Amino acid sequence: MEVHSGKVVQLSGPRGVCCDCSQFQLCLPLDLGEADIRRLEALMQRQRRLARGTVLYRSGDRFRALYVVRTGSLKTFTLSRDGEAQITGFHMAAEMVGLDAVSIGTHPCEAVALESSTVCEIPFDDLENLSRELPGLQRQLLRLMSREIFHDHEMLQALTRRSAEERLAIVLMNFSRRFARRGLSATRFRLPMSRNDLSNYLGLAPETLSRLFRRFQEQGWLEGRGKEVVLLRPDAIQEMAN
Amino acid sequence: MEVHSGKVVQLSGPRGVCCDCSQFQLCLPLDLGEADIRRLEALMQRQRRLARGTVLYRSGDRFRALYVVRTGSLKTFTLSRDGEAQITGFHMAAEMVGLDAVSIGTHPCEAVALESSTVCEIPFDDLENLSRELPGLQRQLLRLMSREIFHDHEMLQALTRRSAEERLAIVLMNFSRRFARRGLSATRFRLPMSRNDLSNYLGLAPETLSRLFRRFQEQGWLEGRGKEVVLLRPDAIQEMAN
DNA sequence: CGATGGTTTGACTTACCTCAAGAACAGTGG
DNA sequence: CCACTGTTCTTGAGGTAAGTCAAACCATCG
Repeated sequence: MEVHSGKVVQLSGPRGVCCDCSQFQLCLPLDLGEADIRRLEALMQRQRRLARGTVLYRSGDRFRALYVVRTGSLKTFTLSRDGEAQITGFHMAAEMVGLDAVSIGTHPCEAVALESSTVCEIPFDDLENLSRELPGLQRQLLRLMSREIFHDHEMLQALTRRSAEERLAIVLMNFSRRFARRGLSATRFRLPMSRNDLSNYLGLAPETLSRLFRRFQEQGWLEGRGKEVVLLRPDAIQEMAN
Repeated sequence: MEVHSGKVVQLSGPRGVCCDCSQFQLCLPLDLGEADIRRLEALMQRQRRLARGTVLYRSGDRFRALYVVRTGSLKTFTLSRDGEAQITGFHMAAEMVGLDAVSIGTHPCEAVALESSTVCEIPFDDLENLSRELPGLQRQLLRLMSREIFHDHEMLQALTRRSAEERLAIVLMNFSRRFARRGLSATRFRLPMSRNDLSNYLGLAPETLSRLFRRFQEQGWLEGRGKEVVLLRPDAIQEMAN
C-alpha cells in the first residue's frame, strides 16, 4: 500500500509554500535533477484558497487540472438523477483530487471543501506533456490512479460484505493511518467531515452511525466529543476492521 | 462514457486474430502510422487460452502484464482475510483486466475465466515505454484507468443507495450496453456468470437475486431460462435503473 | 443411474432504516 | 454575555427489506 519510499524531493515554491513536496505523492518517489524539479514546480504554482463549503469543481465541469490538497480537506461526491448525493471520498492534505475525470474529460463528481483549505492546481495537459519526458513521473501518475481503483475496491468490499460496525472500524483505522502518514497522531485526531457525510460515505443512516459511536464508547474503544476522536483501543478496532 | 471515436486501427496479428483491434479499447482512438502500429502489435503477440475456471493471475502475484479479453469472459475478485470473496468486476471481450495492479506492483485481486476464453497479454513495462513515445497511447492508458475509477464510483453508488431490484436493473442495463457495443443484441444475451457470482457482485444473497428474477418475470419485464436472458421491457428496466 | 453443485422456494429472523422528538451546538445580533 | 434561530446530532419506537436456514428442485456429468 505504501509507495512512499525513495528520495524525498524538496521543492520550494514561489511563495515558499506551494511546492513543498515533502508530502505530495506525485513527487515523492521521484529522483529528479535540478532542472526537472524546476519544471515540475512550474506546473504547481497556482494555488487556491477555499473557504468551508466552497465548490472546487462541479459535476459536469470541463476537466482541466488535477488538484493536490495542501491544507484542510475536501469531500467528493456524485449526484444521482434525483439529487441524492453519494460521497465517494474524503481527501486530506497531500492527497490528490480529480483523477476520475481523466477518462471522460469532464468531472463526474463534485468537490467541496470541508473546512477552510488550500489546494494546488496542476494543469493536466502540462502534466501529461512533462510526464512524457520524465518516466518516473509518468509511472507515478499511473500508480496514483491505480491506487484509487484499489481503494474503491476495498470500499466496495466494505460496503457489501461488512456490517455497520465493521465499516466504522474500517474507516477509523483508515483515517488513523492517513494522519499517521502525515506525522500526526494515529490515535487522537479530528474528523473533518460531519456525521452526515460520514454516514453517507459508509452507506448508513446518520442515526445508525450515531448509535455505533455510542456503542464504541460504551465498550471503551474510543472517546469522542464532536469531531475530536481519541482511539483508546486501536487494537480492538483494528481487530474489528479485520 | 463512450470514448469510441476516431479512426479505427486495424491490426492483424501473427495468426490473424490476436491483434484485430477493432474492439480493443487501447488502440481504438489512436491515429498511428504504419510503423507505430507494428510496434504496438508486437506487444500484443502473446495470447493465452483459458478453460473455464482457469486462474489468469492470483492475488499477490507479481504484476507484469495487462490483459485484454479476446473471447469469453473473466471475473475478478478480492479475497478477504477469512477467505470470503468479493467480486469486483466481470470482464467481457474487448475489455481490459489488471489495471488495479499498477499501483502496488502485485495483483490485489484474482482473475478467473468464467467460460472458455482467450486473452491477449501486454507486458506492462513495454507498454509504458511505448506510451512514452506515443502520446495518444499514454493518454488512452490514463483514460482506461480513469474509466475504471468512474465505474467503481457508480458501483459504490448502486450498492449503498439503491434497493436490491434497482441493482438488478442497473446491472442488466449495464450488460445490455456492453453487448450492444460489441454489435450483439441489446435485449437477448447470455449472462456468463453464475447466479452466485452475480449476487455476490451486487452485494445480495443468492436467494434474494433468485426472487428478484422471478419478480421481474412475473411483471413481464424479462424472460430467462438459465443464463439466457431476454429483456422484454428494457424501457421499464431502464426506468427502474434510473 | 446416483452424485455433485447450482438454483429456487418458503418460513423465519434481524440489522438497519424511517419517523419523530429532543438535545447539543454554532452562528448572529443585540 | 445572553437570547434567538437554524442546523447537526442523539435517542427511542416501530417497520421492513433483505439475510439466513433448510429443504426441494434441477441440471450436468462421469
